[in-house]
Amino acid sequence: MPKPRWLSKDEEEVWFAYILFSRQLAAGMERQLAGSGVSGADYQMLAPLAEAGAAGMRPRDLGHSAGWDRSRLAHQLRRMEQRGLVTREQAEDDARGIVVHLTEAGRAALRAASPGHIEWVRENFLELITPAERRMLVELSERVMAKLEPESRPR
Amino acid sequence: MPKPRWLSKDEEEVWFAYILFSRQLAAGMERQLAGSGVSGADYQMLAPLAEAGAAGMRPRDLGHSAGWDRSRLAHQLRRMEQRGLVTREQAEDDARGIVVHLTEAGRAALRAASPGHIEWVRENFLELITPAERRMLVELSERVMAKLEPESRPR
DNA sequence: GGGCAATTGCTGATGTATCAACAACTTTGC
DNA sequence: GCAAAGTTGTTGATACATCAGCAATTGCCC
Repeated sequence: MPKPRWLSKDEEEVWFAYILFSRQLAAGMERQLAGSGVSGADYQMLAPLAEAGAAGMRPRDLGHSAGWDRSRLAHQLRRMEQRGLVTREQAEDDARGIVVHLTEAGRAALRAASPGHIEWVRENFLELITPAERRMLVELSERVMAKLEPESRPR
Repeated sequence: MPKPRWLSKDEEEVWFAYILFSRQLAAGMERQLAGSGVSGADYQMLAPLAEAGAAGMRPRDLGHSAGWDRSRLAHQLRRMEQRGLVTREQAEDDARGIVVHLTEAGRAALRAASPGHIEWVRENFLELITPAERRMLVELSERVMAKLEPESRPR
């Protein structure tokens, strides 16, 4: 740890614990999903698309729901289209836009991945934290994000 | 969200709140560091190397301190060597191994990035959580990681 | 001391994430 | 109507992360 006014022992403990925790939890989730043939990124596309049903979704709205910017979305959707999970069609009412639909394979991929994913979330997160901790986490998230928010919204 | 026994409202709230929170905090940290010309990955290499001083470090030990596998390390160190932040030399006592040293530019990069990074961590994390929350976070991290650990250690 | 397993580090392929720049279209304001 | 400004989506470059596989060396064990 470098020189200029580094963190105290206590501060360091919390920060390092949190960093390690958040990375390992994310990695664990990614690994579990990968076992079902989808990535976390895939899942974030598949889930809202399945809810949207036959109407499909505009990338813009997918972007809002996932908190992604347009570029990330375009790359992700291109890869998913190549794998046959989604289709992209010209939007009727806006010549700039497209509409994304799930294919049957996309729906199948989500059906295959969901139960295991949900089970994993319960087992490795929800069931390990007390109601008091749940409340704390929600409040904490709001507090921290309120401070971050200004610069952290996708453009 | 999909059909098979999805999460309850309460569960969903905690999980989504946590996911959003952890991603935005990580993104915010990354953005702050990027403003100083280093990435989070760079920082994780630079900080322990600075502590090691003239002795340098073996990639194996860097890997342990960062929790990375050998491959990720090799790629990262290659990029950092190309940018002139570190050097790689043959280890004296082990013909398989190498020793990584900070260059003067590497030390300068860390000096330039540290104060802002530490300040950011205080401002956007440490100062926003109460002592009780700190304790909870540390305990919660241990509990969750104890369950994850088996499969989540680098090979 | 000879063979075999483990350690150490690298590479190439693929997927993921961000940035800057662009093209096409729509909206707004006059 | 029309020019300026904003929206929507794409691309290419670069960095980051993971996986599988390789090569060299070391250490172990008989």
